[in-house]
Amino acid sequence: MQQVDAPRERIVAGAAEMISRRGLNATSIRELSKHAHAPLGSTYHYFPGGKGQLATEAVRFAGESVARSLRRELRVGPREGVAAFLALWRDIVTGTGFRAGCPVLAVAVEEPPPGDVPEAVLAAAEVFADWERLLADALAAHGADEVQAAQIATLIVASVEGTVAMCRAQRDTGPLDRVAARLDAIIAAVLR
Amino acid sequence: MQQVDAPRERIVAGAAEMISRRGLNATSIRELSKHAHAPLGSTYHYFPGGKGQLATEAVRFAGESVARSLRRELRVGPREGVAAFLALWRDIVTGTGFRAGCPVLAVAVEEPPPGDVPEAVLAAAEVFADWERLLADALAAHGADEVQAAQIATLIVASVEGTVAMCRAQRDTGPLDRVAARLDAIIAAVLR
DNA sequence: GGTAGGCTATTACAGTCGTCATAGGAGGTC
DNA sequence: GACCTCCTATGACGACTGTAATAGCCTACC
Repeated sequence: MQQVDAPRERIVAGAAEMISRRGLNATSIRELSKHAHAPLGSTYHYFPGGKGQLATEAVRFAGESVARSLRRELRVGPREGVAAFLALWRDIVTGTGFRAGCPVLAVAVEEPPPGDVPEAVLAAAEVFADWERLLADALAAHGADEVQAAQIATLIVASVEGTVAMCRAQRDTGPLDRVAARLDAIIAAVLR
Repeated sequence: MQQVDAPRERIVAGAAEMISRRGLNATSIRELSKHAHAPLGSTYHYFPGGKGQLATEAVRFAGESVARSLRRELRVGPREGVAAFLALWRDIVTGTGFRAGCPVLAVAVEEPPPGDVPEAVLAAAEVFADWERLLADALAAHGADEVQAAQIATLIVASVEGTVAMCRAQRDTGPLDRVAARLDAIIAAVLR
């Protein structure tokens, strides 16, 4: 068992990728099935919750995969961890010819239907909070005071998300480079 | 002439608003016409370029309206200008119950069809660059060195865009507050 | 061999989309 | 009054959407 390309995982990963490129609303289940080489029928079989469930799982999938890399790289130090965080996004943006961004941001940016908040948006909120916590803990563990650590962690996540979008629009990594330089200086100044 | 609610302007403003809520792809011309109290026929009359033209003009409209406020507030000083910039977005987010964000970001986050870059994305790039320039100039004029000014200007725009999306997902202004505090400290430290 | 159950293929549904064409009306100018 | 130009109304088109139901296959166990 546990074969690498279990269709279910392939579909979720494909959903994350497609959402990161075209946004949630432009990602249709039909095209997604084609892109993941899965039949439309089985997509609804694996995700009876429909598009909402698919979006939720895609957000969590992408969030956890970034968090894993963040946890690993933060162990060598906050500055190195943040540099790796930036590099990760830089690779995504350049590796796709400025076509892909962050799927978590993509679902965060669609209006909830009046009344309730869709599950996928809640998942996006959790992912952002998770990344912030990882960063804040690493900063605090290296001598930053708690309040500043939390502020800087939010600043890092927010500026990375924004920068990725700016790079896509401008088709240039200049924004990412400038933000990387400044964030590193900010972190260095606050560590003991 | 020059009546305030010229239908054309109403449509553009409505497009900016709808895009800032639901994203570009989920904004249909039919619903937009209804929302702007304009007939579908006249929407195509005023914007023969179709949805692309509408998106482009909406991005430029929103970009210029933010730039105007930024120019005004930056005249009293960089710290005050940035505080007003943050406050502006804060009002948008809270005033809409966390439903609206930035229309410029929203169009920047949709994959261009293979081959060419749609005009609206180019407009988004220009708007971002415009905001950056305004901020960088103000910082440099108050004693920041040129390179740092450019880096910080990008950091401000990027973190604001990201923070707005985070606030929407988390349905809380905490991220905006933390980023505002940290940005102010960063700017204060770099001014002469 | 037989049978049950998880997966796939196909088709249908009711909507909405962007876009266009065409016909109507309102207003001003000769 | 006639005319011409700008705006509006209506309806049609083909394509696409999310979702569901149905019928078939294929594999694993008894």
